[in-house]
Amino acid sequence: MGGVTQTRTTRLERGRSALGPALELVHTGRAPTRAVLTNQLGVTRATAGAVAAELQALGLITVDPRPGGAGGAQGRPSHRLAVDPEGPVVLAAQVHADGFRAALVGLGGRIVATAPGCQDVPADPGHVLAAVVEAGAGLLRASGRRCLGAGLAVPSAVAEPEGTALNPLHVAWPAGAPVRDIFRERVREAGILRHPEGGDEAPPGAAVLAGNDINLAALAEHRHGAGRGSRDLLCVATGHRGVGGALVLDGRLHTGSSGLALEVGHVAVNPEGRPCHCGNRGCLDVETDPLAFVTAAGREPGPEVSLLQQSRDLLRTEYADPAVRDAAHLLVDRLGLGLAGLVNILNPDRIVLGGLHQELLDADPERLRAAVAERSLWGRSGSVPILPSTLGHNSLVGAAELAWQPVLDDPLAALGG
Amino acid sequence: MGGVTQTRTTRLERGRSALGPALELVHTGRAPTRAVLTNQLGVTRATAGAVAAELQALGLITVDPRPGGAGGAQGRPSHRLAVDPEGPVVLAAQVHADGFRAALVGLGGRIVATAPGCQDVPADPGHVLAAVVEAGAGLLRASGRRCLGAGLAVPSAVAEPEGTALNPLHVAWPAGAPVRDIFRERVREAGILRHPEGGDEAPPGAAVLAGNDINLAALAEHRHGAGRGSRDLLCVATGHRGVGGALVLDGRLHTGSSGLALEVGHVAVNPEGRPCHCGNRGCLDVETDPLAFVTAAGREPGPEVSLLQQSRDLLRTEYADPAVRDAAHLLVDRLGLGLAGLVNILNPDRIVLGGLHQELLDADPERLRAAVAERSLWGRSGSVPILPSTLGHNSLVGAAELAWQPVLDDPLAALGG
DNA sequence: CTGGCTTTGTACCGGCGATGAATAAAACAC
DNA sequence: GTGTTTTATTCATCGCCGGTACAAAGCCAG
Repeated sequence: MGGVTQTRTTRLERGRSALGPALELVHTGRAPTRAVLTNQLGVTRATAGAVAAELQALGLITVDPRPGGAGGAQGRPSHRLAVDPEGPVVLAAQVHADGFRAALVGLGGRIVATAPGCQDVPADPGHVLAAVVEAGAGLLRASGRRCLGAGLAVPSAVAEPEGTALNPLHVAWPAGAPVRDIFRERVREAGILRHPEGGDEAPPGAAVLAGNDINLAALAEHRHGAGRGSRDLLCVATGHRGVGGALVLDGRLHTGSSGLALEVGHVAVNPEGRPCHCGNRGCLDVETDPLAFVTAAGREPGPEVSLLQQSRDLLRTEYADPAVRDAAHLLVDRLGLGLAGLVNILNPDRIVLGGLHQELLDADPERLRAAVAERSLWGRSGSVPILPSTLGHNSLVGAAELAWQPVLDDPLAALGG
Repeated sequence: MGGVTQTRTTRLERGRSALGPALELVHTGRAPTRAVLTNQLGVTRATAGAVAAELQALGLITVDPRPGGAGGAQGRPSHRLAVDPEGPVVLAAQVHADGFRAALVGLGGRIVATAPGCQDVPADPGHVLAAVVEAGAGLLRASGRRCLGAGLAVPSAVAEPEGTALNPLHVAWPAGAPVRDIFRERVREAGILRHPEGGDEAPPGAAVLAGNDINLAALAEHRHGAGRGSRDLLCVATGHRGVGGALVLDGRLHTGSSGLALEVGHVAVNPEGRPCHCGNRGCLDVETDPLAFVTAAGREPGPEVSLLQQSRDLLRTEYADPAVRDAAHLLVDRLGLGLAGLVNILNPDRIVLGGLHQELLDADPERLRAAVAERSLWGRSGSVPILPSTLGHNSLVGAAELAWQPVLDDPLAALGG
């Protein structure tokens, strides 16, 4: 009678102390020393030092007392903080039109090991994901690393919170396949997340998640690539067919209320354009993808899985051909119109382009920037930096980011068990 | 010698304890009792009780021991938590095509006093803002309340962080007028923020800010109106001319990297439409505003400042006229197309419409919902709730929210001085 | 080479807010 | 009335963080 302690509160589990933010700063390379960590966190040196010591004790970062490079500094040299290259990893997996890929990725976005596994993708997601996870398990056995989570990138919008692939592109999966749960089940079966020493089950905080490949590429570019430091990053990219987009706000992926945001393919850019399966005509999706480019250049389109490569080759080796150049100009203008519309709606502080769009930007940066500036309402928008993506395998690194997130949010909970 | 204390850290000033979140919960009506406050904050009852006591001591909320209404409850009845109706206020000001308005607004979005001040808006923003502030100062003298900040709503995009009005609509201001600084200067001159007892200067934390009227209306709808509880709220509304939009993410206004986001007026909805000043044709801006409606209904448009009222009258009293109904259908379909495009990009969990769009929704809710569902890619998006706004003077309330924000973030700092 | 100067890393204490348990209070059910 | 349930309040305690002092490690001037 009396003390019923407390009705269970819906605890927010806000990450204990500044451990998480500190790890994120080191993870993204924004805190090379304890001193800047102190400034970035807004805490005292004492606290920053304690936090760094704890992260080191957890085996996540290293502290190198060697004076760090920039010799011109006054005062006592800083010790170098870095991600521990021998630390734990996560499993990153990607399924795309050409096959699949698995990798182990450490903190800092460093790819530790990869297994290509290029094969045709069968119609049953269960088989592919089993194969991917098996490849990852092999990598893990070979490396002896501890694995803290797993992330999967798929060429489809992923509905949240269900984790289902709504419109798998060019992999013959059924729409609505529960890829997240299938992936999770395969990972559980493989026992990847089991703590190596203790024979325990998977740690409770470990994440096994799935996301759209372009969303994840954007996340990777934000953390480790051309989007570093952006607070409001828009990414637009093509695969072989279609156009995808992603938005990273304040360091977090903006997936909308149900994971379906940034379906940017259906912004209208050409009133007389080709009909699109969405019902309109002249959508970004059908006007600026590799098929549109190859066609506009008057070439015979090859097989679908090679359209991106064919477009690349055209741009890089036959740009002197007027037909190719005109086609590039046409696509650049239409892409510029689409991006301008997105700028008017989202007002990003940076735009990063991937796939064919990246190639088009490289081919004629000024034309694209001018097109965006001209069609976006504000003169200021003309100064939105438009950059090519800088990471290879960025979807893979992004899938790893997904799996790292719980660790970055609360390292103690994710490791301590 | 020796201890140099600490190099000045860029302190994050994260709000002391859970005081701010607690006040926000009471402010938005989501915490009617200490018990739900406990749950919402995820703290213990002890903490929630202490926090409530402190807010009461600060004169911001009241605690009413009277058992609160819902008689069916088990156990000891809760005390009612409410915003203190005698508490401090902020000055809210709005300038629009028809004139200006000033009001005192308390916590909870309650308008305490208003001064209409309907007159023509002179071309010099300094004069209007002086008049608005003078009206507000009169209200303050009459009420004897303490004023904690001031917010201004203007019919223009406001660039951040400059606080300049980039495209004032239908008030003859120069583009780029520094309205925020002018407003701030007038408020300072009027001595509104001076603490009544102490003859001190304005408290350092007090906010004097300006924002776009539709953005602020969206903020008000989110906190106190049809957008309550939404995590991803899209608002679209018309004035007399043109279309504006706003997005509220996780309770914060998303203004983009430089305050220019959600310029939704230039989404294309009619390839053969009227030319728009943006260079395209058939933009939402010129296809779904009151002028477009009056014209489509075959009526002679009246003076610009009465177009919205003229449209309202047509819809409400002459909807039986086939010309009016057809015009409404046409605009609904185009609005639906535009909203569908925004849904594909933003994936909101709710849409709130204002101005003429609200009237169009009221006139034929099912047609608009169907149009959005049909044109947005995902079946799920068809279930996006589309609601009319529920607040009168919502821009004014939103301007007040702007001024309340520092108090909600850290009540102690904002009041204690 | 020696003694300031500057910046970085560490030890210690104290404050403050939150937790957790126990107790009191106020209704409803029987 | 008595027991049950839910809510409010008091109190001891814990842990994170801030502030201070001090030690360490390189430049620079003489």
